[in-house]
Amino acid sequence: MFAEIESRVSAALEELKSEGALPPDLPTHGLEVEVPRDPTHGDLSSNAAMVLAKPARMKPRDIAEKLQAKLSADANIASVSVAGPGFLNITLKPEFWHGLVRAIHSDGAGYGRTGLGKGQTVNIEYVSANPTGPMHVGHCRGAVFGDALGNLLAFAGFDVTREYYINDAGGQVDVLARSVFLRYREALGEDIGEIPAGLYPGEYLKPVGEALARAHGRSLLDKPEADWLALVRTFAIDQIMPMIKEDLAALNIRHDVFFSEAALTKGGTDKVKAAIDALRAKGLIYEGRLEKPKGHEDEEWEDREQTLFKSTEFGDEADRALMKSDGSYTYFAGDVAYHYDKLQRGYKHLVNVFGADHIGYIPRMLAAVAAFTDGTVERDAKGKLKAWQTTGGSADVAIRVVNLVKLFKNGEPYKMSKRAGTFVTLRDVVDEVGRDPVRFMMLYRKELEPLDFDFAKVTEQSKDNPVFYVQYAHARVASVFRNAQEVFPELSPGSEAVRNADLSRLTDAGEIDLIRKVAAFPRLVSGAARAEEPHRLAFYLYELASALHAQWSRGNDSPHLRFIQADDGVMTAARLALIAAVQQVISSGLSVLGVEAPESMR
RNA sequence: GGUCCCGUAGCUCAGUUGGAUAGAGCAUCUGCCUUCUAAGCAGAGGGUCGCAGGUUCAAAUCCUGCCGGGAUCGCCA
Repeated sequence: MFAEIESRVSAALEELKSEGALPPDLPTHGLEVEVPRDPTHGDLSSNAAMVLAKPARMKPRDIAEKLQAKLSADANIASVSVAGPGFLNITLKPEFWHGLVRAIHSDGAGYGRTGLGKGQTVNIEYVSANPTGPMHVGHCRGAVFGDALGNLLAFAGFDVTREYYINDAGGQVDVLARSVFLRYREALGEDIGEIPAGLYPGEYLKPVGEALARAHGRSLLDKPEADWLALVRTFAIDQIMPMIKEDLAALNIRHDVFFSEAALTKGGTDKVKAAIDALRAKGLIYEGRLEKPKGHEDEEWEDREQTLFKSTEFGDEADRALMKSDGSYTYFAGDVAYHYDKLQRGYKHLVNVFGADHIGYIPRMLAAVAAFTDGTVERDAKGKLKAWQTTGGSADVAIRVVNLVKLFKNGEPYKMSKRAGTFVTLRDVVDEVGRDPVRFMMLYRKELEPLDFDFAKVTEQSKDNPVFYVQYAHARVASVFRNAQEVFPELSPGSEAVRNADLSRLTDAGEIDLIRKVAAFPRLVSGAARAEEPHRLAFYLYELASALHAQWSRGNDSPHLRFIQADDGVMTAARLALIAAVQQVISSGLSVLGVEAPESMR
């Protein structure tokens, strides 16, 4: 729709140039055709005249008037006016809008799929929680965000792979193994007393210990830790990952690939070493010392020479360690190798979803990817990071940060503690509140904004969640169809009678407004996908639902505006075609957000 | 102290990447259910867009400097 009118505007400019009304070499970039905020400014408006005024050395209004004359002749344009400092306000003919409804019907679920991504491969990594226990509320946001972003990019035409990086190699999984071993002894009848500090006390490890007992009997009991640690570690992770996957499934979240950190150095291969060697070949690895960090005391600081990655080459504030003092790899080293692997798998674009507590980790991650891809990390003159992404390389990475979820209970800040048993699991929340409300709530906010999550409030007042408002709009359309068919049996959803309705009957301002809103959908999808901001879609759906509810309600005061006109099948068909288009957009939008679009709210 | 985020209505937040008179929900107030689902609709009040400069036809949006809140700061993950 926009493309059509935009090209008409630039065609008009070219005509003016060739007629000598404008300088022939006038640059025409920076022109925009957009939907004005205020509907009294027409359906579309353009800033063309104001942008061109200076280079053309003409008054904006003079240019605007010339354009106005050209555009008024267009078949789709009803009128053009010049307003304010030189805005060109375009009002389209009703026929244009009617054609758009028909286009939505013929595109069906494909309406809004913009093809922006052109099939380009994207790898999006999200959740990546430690496999040491069930997911808690804090994990929800990144999980839902990543999942919805994946859907959005796929809808916009990218070839998306969703990935979970299992942190199964660090010290925390040893702690897990020891905790499970304790539960194993318990399962075999031993009184283990209180769980010692430093181990995971959660009840969820009991069945894991019991399973271990079933699998190995008493055979591990008397062995030293060195003999059972690796075995129990693997066993525990194999037990816990299904728990995590189940938690994710409860939120309708899935991944295509689960990538194990431990597997990087398993079975004779050492992908971490390979990645480090690749960096070494670029001269970015050296043995050296780091300065003690300022600002806070660290008793355990020990000055030593170590293997370092020159992330300062890419503007990071310090070089980063790759080996721990015990000779094992740091978490960062593993992550570098993991990203090297993703790049080798051929992805052109990587997306990482981080929590705000990992913000300090961003510069080194960007540095690593920029190093591998010969890309750059753009910074301004003062060395300030311009964006959380690399540019210009053979591939790039963008890091999306979701802010923390602050927990409250009845308005009071709520501290989660595994030990005190005040641990709120993801499953608790989903069971209490429901999958759709949780998802929508997490997405109905810009991801970088902190999110207050009052557990009690959300449970009690889940009906206030905007998700129901949007779903209700979808259900309402279904309901209108059910009622309409009692009078006009042929007007079923998707029927020929609806698809071929005489849309010229749609003349009410509210009806045209609804079409305007659904017309904005493809552009909104592109914008949200480009910015990687799924929340825009959530807000858009809310507005669209609002417009539908408003139109429905006008029928209360003005019966002739009701969708169903029992004595006028032609009008009813036209209006059903309209609201079916609205329903289609809501359905597509909700499916991108991973929220169900119900046929009924009862 | 360094780095990074955030300051928009009483509260929680949008603001189409620089557009016209800054929007929505909640809360407060006023109306609307014998009428296609009231999980809804219509309306009212409520603003120095943290402050001060700058850039230009145009700034909540970009730049600079302050002020306030938060996150984070060698080998944890």
